[in-house]
This record gives sequence, C-alpha cells and structure tokens, in this order.
Amino acid sequence: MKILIVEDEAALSSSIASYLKQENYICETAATYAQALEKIDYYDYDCLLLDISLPDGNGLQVLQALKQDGKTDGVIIISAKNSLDDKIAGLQLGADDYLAKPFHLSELSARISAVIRRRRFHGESKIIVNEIEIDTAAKTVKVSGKPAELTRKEYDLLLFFMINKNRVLSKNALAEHISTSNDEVFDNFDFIYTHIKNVKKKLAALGAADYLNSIYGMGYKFEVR
Amino acid sequence: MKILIVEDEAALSSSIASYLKQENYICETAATYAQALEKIDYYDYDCLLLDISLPDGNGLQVLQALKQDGKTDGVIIISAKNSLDDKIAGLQLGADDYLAKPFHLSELSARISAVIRRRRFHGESKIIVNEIEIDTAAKTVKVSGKPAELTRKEYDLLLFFMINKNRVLSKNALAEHISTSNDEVFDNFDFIYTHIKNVKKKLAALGAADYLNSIYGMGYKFEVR
DNA sequence: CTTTACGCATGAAAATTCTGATTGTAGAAG
DNA sequence: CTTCTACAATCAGAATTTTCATGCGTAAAG
Repeated sequence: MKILIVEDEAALSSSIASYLKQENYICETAATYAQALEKIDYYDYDCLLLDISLPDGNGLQVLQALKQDGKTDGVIIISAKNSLDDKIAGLQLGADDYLAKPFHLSELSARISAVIRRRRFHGESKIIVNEIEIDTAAKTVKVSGKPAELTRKEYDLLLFFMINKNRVLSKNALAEHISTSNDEVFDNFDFIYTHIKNVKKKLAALGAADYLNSIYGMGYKFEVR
Repeated sequence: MKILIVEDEAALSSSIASYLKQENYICETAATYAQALEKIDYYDYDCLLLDISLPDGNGLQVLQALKQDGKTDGVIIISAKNSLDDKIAGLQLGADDYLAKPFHLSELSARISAVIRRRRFHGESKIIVNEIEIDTAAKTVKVSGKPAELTRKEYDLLLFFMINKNRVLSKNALAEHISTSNDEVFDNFDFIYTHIKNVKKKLAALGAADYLNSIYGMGYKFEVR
C-alpha cells in the first residue's frame, strides 16, 4: 500500500515515513502542495496524509481541487490547530478522517489502516478469490486452506493483483507499487519478473496455477474465470 | 499496561508510581496539566490518574478538553476534597472513577485494575489461549498450570500478543507499547528482539513452544492453531 | 518462411535487509 | 561493595530482494 505524506516539516515528515515504512507501507513525501498535486496526478495513492497549512497555500483548497476530480477518497487531514471549523470543513470536503497535531504515530497508523480497509477492501479484512484467501490483518495467504509462505514483496504483489483482478497491470505499475524507493527511478524493473515467477511457483505448489498470466507487451493479469 | 499519573506533589506521585510499578504497570508522570495534555496527545494510555487541582489549572477543564477528543475513557479522578460536586462533575465529564485523598494504594490499584479490565478485556480478568493463561488481576502467567516468571516488559509483551493473537504485530507497535520514553520512539527498536527471545525461552521451558513466530520483514505473530 | 527485435522466463549470484544471540551497561537488590 | 537483573547496543549469520546473464516465445517485417 502506498501513501503520500504532504507535510513541510522535514523532521515530522521523515519520522512519519520511517514509521509507516516499518508498517510495510510504501511512502512518498511532498513538501509543497504543488509537488503533492503533481504526484497525485501521476499516481493513485492508497492514502493521502494532508497537512492543512503549508507555506504555499491552504490544504482545504487542495482538497477542494481533489474533490472536483473525485479523488478525496483516502484522505486523512493533519492539522496543527485542533479547530473544530477546520475539522468540519475538511470532512465536508470529503476527507476520510482528521487528526490534530501532535498525534501519536500508532494512532496515525491505526487510522490509515482503517481508511485503507474501508477503501480497498470494502470494510472487510479478508480478500477471497476462489480457493485463494488473503487475511490482511494476519498478513497470511491461504490456498484451499493451506498456508502459503510468501515473502513481503510477494505478498504485496499478490494482494495488488487480487485487488485488481481481471485487469492488466503493466510491469511498471507493478514494480512501482512494490518498490520502496521514494525516488522516481526508471532504472530497471526487471526484478518484477523474479517476484512474479516466485508467486506463480508458490501458488502452483498449492494447486492454484494459471491465475497469473502475462499479456505480451502489456503486462500481467490475475485472471479469474 | 501504561498509566499516566498527573499529580504535582512529587512525593505522592513517586510513591504511586513505585507502587504501581511493582504491580507491573508502566508508569509515566506529569506534574502539570500542560505536560499531561502533551503526553496524552502522543500516547493512548491504558489508564489516566488525574489530580483535580494542580497549580496550573483545574483538572475538570482538562477532562472537558479530553471529552471533546473522545479520550475520557480510562480516567480516574484523584481529588483532595471529597466534594460530591466535584465527583458528580467529574463523572459527568466521562471519568471512569473517582478517588478521594487520602487513599490506600491498594485501593487505587484495585480501581485501576477494574478500569483496565472494563476497557481492555471486556470485563474479563483472565486471558486464556490453550495451555497459556494470563490472570490480569493477579498479574500472573501460567502454562499448563505451572507459573511462569516473567519480567514486567515480558509480561506486557505476552499480554499484548495474546490480545492480538493471530495478527502480525510490527516491531514498532510492540516496542511502542512497551517502552516508557516517548522521545526515543523513532530510534532503535532492536531491543525488542531480546524481550521476545526471553518470552519465547520462558514459554518453551514450560512446554509452550512455537507460539511466537517472526514473520520476516513484517513483524511477529502469536499464533494459535 | 525466415529473420529480427523485443518482451518474458529462469537460475544463480550479489547486494541488501532482517533477525536473534552475544555482549555491554546502568541501576536495583542484597 | 558486590551481585543480580533489566534493558540497550552491537554484530554475524540468515533470509530476502535485486541484479545479471542466458535462452525461449511472440509478433511484426522482409
């Protein structure tokens, strides 16, 4: 799961990022609204942490802009001032949640997890496709009831595939979704082949073959018949 | 379990702390309301002991502020004056309990235990998983009836695991739940390995092996099959 | 039909990251 | 003052992730 942190205080931003990274989230940061909007355009984040008062504008306006594009889903507002007005305004503009500074990182983490569960799993903590079952709370994968031992990247990959079943995902999109690097490096995404191979192998070993298929020149698809 | 003691009299504060520490609680203290609010913002304590009259303000106002954030759960008011008005006001503002000075520390301890039981264990005082049994009232751990001698941190760790059985808990979450200093939260969580190792060792010595497993790159899980 | 270019599959090895035992330190207990 | 205990930092080994080299499959052009 990928999170964009919009926050100008570098110290706070990086401590949030390092905490969330340990929680297995992939984080990117933006110090200005301009930067944030650019990144949002380029990528659909699973959750957006939005500081409401940055040097280059007002976060509520950003939220307003996002609302017009129907992109307010997954937004958690972070505000220095615990003002009820801001809270109401933010939630009216479609934000999912509101957190006043200072907050505890575990609190933030819990809110993020709730937002993502609501948004990506329709409130469920399990995602099931035929004989394959992912329990996002336990972070386990089962095939026909038998546990599959996936590594973190493999787990993330399979989860992403199952959320986007029957859709072609490009190699780049997959690699980006999995990659921990904050930088936009278009270096070498070949490692994705290895991970896909490993996921396929582990699924096949438990009798769930033929789910992951390559579409030549396009990418991959998790196919459910 | 983590308790915040808000009390300006250093002698009382420290004697409460040392008593509760013996009861296996992790204690932090605040001598002013300003300090208290700051700490509360950063951490969700299991119980909050709130002296109602400190030099820098009135505890009821603090309670009022907490109520707006929905954080009055787990509050026990401590008051010098055994005034019925204060008591009613406090309980109306969402405090869980009220204790007039002077009080016996054992009385306080009993109230704390009741508040936590209500709040964290849905009124139960024992947590039992197969042959492992934690009695949160006696603060003892038994494996197949035989007592296990755990240190404070080990006890807290195991309890946290058992409350969250079959869920992967990140090193962050574990360390935060156990550590006393909020300041070094982002530093180094490696010490958690030591505690986990010790818990595993002590459980294994009594025949309860294979409960605590590390999930590489994700965290730890207390697994019940 | 053959050639060619490019995407994909695979295995192995290098690089990186994570884990848990060892060791060190401070503070409490005796 | 010594011993013991809880806690914190370090470090080597283990597991994972990434890179790389190689060969195969596919699709389009000659």
